Amino acid sequence: MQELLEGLTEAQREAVEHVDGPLLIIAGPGSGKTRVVTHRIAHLLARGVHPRGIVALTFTNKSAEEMSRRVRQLAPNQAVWMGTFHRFGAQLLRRFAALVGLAENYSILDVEDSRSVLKRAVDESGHELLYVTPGQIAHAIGEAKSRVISPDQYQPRAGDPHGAIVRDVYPRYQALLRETNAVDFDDLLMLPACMLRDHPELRSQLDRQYTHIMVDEYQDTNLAQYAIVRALSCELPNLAVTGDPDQSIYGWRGATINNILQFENDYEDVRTVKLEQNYRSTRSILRVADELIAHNRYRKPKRLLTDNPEGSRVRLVCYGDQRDEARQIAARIANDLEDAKHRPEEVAIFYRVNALSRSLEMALAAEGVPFQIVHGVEFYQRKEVKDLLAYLHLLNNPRNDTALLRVINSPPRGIGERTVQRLIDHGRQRRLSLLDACREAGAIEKLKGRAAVAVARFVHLIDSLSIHVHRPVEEILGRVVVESGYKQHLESSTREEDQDRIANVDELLSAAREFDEQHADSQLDSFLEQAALVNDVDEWDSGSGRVTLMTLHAAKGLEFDCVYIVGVEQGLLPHERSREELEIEEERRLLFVGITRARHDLQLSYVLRRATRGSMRSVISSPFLVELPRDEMDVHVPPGTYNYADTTASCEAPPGGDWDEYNQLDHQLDEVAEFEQPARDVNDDVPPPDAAPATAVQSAAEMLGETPCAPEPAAPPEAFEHGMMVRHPEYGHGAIIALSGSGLKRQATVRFLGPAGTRTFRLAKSALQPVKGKVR
DNA sequence: ATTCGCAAAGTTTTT
DNA sequence: CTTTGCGAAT
Repeated sequence: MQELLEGLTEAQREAVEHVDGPLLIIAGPGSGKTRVVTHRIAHLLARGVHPRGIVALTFTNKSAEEMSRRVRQLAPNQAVWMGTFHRFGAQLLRRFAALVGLAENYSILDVEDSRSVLKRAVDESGHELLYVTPGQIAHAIGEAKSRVISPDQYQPRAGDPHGAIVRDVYPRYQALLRETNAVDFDDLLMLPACMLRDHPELRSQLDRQYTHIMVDEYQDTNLAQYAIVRALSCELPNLAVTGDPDQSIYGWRGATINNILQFENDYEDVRTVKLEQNYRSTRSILRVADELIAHNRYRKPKRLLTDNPEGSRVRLVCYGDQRDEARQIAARIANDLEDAKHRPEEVAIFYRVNALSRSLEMALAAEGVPFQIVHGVEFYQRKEVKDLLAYLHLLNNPRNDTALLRVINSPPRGIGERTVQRLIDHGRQRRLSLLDACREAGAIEKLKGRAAVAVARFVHLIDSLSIHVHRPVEEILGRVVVESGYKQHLESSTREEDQDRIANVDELLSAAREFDEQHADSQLDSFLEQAALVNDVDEWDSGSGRVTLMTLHAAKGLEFDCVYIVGVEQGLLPHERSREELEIEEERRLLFVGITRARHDLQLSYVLRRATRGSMRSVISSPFLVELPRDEMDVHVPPGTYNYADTTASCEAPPGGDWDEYNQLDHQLDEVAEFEQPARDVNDDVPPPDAAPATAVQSAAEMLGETPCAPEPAAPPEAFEHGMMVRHPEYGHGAIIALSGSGLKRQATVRFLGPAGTRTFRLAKSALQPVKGKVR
């Protein structure tokens, strides 16, 4: 037990040794929080606490995995439950589904499917959505759920223009979910919270079962999460929460910073431990972070302390436009990698919105810098993957109408819109699930001949697949792929994108195989649960030898030697949709989170003009930049624009006012942009950016000053990696933006620098060549 | 029933 | 500039 305490500071040790009673750990960035939490779990185990009594709730699967890995090192063979709140909720729900009107094989709908259920609910309600989008309704319902307000309790707020509609739609939506034995993401928190509230004996039983509960990132929990934790720590309030109010960045999702601010009032005899010492970042980085966050008014003052060295100055750089920004950052990174100043996996670029990644991708590819993007159109969102998962959902939960609607005619089997509508009508009349309605297709008045036969065959397909639902997931999925005709449909297609899809199907199959291997008692429902709850950051690979691109939100909890934060501009950071003071403060925290991810090197940048929606617009730098200690920083800003944020922050968009002054400012910017190529100061050995406009570029090879060369012998498919720079004899240079499949079927999607755009190749057959090192 | 083409619209962050 | 949605043609 002693070795668990070795090398810990007094504060850390106090937290680790705490066993019973409520514990609040205020952990600033880089304060060794994960270490404290994992050591505390090991300590609890060493003190004889039963592993099954311990639950550690985290924000992402990734951090749960990391925590789990580290606990295993300290205390091997002790199975402590660690996972996200949503997963915890999902499993509680599975155990006690009947209490909230569900069956244990319920389905978890993703955002897209939830939306389609919502649309049906809106249709049924008879409301015409004139002044409100489905998205706004969805948001209102989500907000209610995050506050544990069930449909019958819902009361619109005074003056809420959409309140009346939401009041009608929400119950219908929830009823549809229940009828189809399905839940949305928010239900994974709300329903367990309701369950615990409405069933005291169950609450008490679980309260005793989970003797020691730990919650990470407590500043980002919402009311539903609060209710769950609260319910499980009444009789045994052995609850330890960790968090940092300054890193609360999910207010928009219903998280309430009050949970952590009020913790000491919520529980009796709270022990509070503050971890303020920072072991991560240099002094110069921490001073920047410190000064920034000090501008938040709704905050308890807190300093960042460190014994770390001063380090190099934080850079603040202004570029002409986002292309300059991307190219020069990429060039700088390429140089640093070449000089072995950093390893690629220790470099990250953060941005406020995903849309900003594109120019960076291109520039990094052009420099031959390997990278990975933690981003959007993920695997599980693709049509073919969703289709196949929908088959599995339907097999697992035959009442899942949403899944049925997805697959009933994909691949096409002659069941059209009208037929589907008749099935829906029939099902509604007889209060049947759609699958059961399909079973009666022959008896439906208007369904005769072809359509009825097609429906009957579909029912037969599902029934024959159903026989195998208890087999390993890979086998079930394999049958689906073949017997549904999905595979054949793709293979007979001549379209290029369908070739990609085949590769994705293969990848899903291997994911299923992997799941089977990891889970001895492999269950279809837990596979589907996992598929529903994985996210972008989970896919992120920290040891990949690649530079990381991600949003500031995704960066929470991570750290890198070298960090670039781009687009630090008015309207982007703070985002234009954040207008109220509290929202602005959240944006400031977001930048704070980004800054404190960096260990040694940090650069913030903005541009003078940015192309948004096709056209160039002048940009105002972020007002946050004014709050930084710029005299301690390495500032590379063209003369005249230095104080731009100071002078114009108050006069954005003159409302019917002084256009002359406004245009003048704009003009000033033009001059400055031409006058200076600011990054030359930053990076003397980088040549000035290519003066030729992009439209003049004939081919990637030409742009890179090379003549296209003859095909070389093919490289083995395994030699290719995501983010890798490649060359094609016909299309020139490009970056691999997606990989799928394996062996002879391994495919790469390449985004070319020239006019060739994005193309996909079968690696075994293509003439693609990896490009080593930097492209000159 | 499917496919193709054009037009319009839209851009925060995510479990 | 990109993606989504709808409408017309086959």
